[in-house]
Amino acid sequence: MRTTLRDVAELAQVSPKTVSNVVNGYIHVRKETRERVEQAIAELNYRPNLSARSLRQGRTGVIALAVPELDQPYFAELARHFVAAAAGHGLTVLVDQTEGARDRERLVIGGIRDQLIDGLVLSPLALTAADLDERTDATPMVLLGERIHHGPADHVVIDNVRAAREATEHLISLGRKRIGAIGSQKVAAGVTARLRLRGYQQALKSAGVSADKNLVASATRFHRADGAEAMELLLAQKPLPDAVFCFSDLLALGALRTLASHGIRVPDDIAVMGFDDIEDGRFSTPTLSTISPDKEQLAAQSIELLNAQLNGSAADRGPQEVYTNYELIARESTIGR
Amino acid sequence: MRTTLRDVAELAQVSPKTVSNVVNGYIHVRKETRERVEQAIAELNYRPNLSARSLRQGRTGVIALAVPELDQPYFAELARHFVAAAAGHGLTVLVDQTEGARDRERLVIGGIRDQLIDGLVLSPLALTAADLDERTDATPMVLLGERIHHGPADHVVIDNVRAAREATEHLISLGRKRIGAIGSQKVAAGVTARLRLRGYQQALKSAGVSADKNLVASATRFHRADGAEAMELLLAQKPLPDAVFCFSDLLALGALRTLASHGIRVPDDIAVMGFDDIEDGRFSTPTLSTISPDKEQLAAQSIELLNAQLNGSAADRGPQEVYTNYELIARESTIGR
DNA sequence: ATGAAAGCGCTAACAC
DNA sequence: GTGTTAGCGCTTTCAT
Repeated sequence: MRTTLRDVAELAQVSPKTVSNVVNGYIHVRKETRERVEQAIAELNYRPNLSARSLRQGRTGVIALAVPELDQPYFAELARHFVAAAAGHGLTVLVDQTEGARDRERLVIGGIRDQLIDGLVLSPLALTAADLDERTDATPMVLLGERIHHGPADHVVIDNVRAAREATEHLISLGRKRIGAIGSQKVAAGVTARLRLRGYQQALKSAGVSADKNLVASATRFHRADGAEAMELLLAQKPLPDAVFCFSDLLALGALRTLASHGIRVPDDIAVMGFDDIEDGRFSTPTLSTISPDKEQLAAQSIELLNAQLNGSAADRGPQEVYTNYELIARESTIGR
Repeated sequence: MRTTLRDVAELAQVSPKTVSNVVNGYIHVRKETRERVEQAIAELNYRPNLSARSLRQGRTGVIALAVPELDQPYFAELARHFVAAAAGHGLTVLVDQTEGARDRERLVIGGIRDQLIDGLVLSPLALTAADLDERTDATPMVLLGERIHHGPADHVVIDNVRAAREATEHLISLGRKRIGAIGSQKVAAGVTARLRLRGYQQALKSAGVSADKNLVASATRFHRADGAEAMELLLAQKPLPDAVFCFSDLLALGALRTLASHGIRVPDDIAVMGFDDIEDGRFSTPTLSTISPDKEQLAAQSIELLNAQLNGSAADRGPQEVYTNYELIARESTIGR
């Protein structure tokens, strides 16, 4: 048998309530009593039963972070900041992987872990507005990335259109004239891709740079392999592009790989721009220019929003939309060295 | 108020027990009754309270995975396999980050999350044998990586000495004569580093290749930046090494970066070998030769061991030590293309 | 096949 | 400053 609060109380010759007070750091306990209780706790190696506490308090102190794939560096880095930020609020993070599959994302918002978690942060990939409207579960939730619909859900977003425009303008400012893009997605789920594409197109248009549809390559996912493939396609175009904006760093790293295989020099022949600022890009050859979202801020903002909902201070506040900062970081893949 | 099992029972005109039976898939429920209950559940949007269930059953269905840093690709990839493997056993994974700090690792094995988790898988970096001996917490635990001591803890390991020897032999087989190493660690915690160093030394010795102590560079951590720095040091040696075995892929990727900065060709001038087979290495320029542990198997084995402990089938079995498979993968950084 | 009663370990509310 | 009582929502045991 595990030792319970009752056992401690008996050994310390006090009531269970007093033990509870000590465990929870309640102020008004006589020093003498406290010490006696603490000694009993140590002696019995007592640990509070968190299930019982949760049952009583109605909160578990656990929040879920649901991402498509934990081993995509962007999400791994995000998860790292989340776990740290949550710890700062006395919360523990439980991780779900959705694989970017709509049914798994629906399960997550539907409350599959309900009653185990106090709140949920989800980075959706395939979820639709209808899925959100159908949601009946009342667990506090914060969505990462693009606002999918205008229902009552808090969002933490980055201004993808503007960031993509700036990325493209950076390439234009280097004198590039045939600028390709990698990462467009036709599927309904590709909200982020569409916004980044829009930013890219806006930049070309306002700079008067011609937009060649053949220079826009799609990518099923945002992985290295997709970037490598897409780059192969762009290399089949004549004349060749002299710059490429990739909608994620992984895509860009894949593209760099293809360029290296073909002996094409970066940035001399083709400049490459990424998005996400994952650590890989800081050590690739060449190092990767990118848009760097403030991931720490993103995690902190999400936890803040969640906490507001948990504390009820979100009551008549309406759904929030919070923007995360980002900056453009120019490295070798665009400006050389 | 959240709807409870009792509410469902009332609506369906049955006892709480019957609802519980339905929820838990108990066989002997009349079809008619079951349907009535299921309808009530749907109508009230009922979700069982997992805290209450856990309290009653004494199990939570949650296991913790504690790794140094979630954003190190090796651990991220591991975490991915863990979450997937655990889901296959109906378990949810909660992630802790230790930062490789001894006090945090001690907290983890000391039961900081005790009573919230049924079991724990820890990848220790700084933990000592004494820390393990002092452990009083009885939560089932599996340790990843080197066996730290001979106390009663299950381990899942890979044969680091042998793997490192094979890695070095691979370089020797390519005719390399001045073979360096990056990643040695003097600190007590560097068990893994010491074993890989031993394998490296064994290989040199049995092949009759001279071992130059100046060609062994240490690394505080196993990150890209450490690898980049260490490579700088090796490049100060005369004559230059013609191959380097890095104790992790991240170290190797950092080393590649330094070599690229110096215009040194890989593998022509210097061949580079890594360890871990993280995805980055499959897309770096050049692609990275490495030792590839079977991470999926590793995750599966860990969950197996944990499950055995959870089910008590581990009772009089003694501490287990399970070896995970690995293979050597030769890519461009050693054999060119 | 279903129900009644008890209790898992804790803390909120209140009494003293 | 400390004790008493009650009950969170569920499952287990035993009865029918």
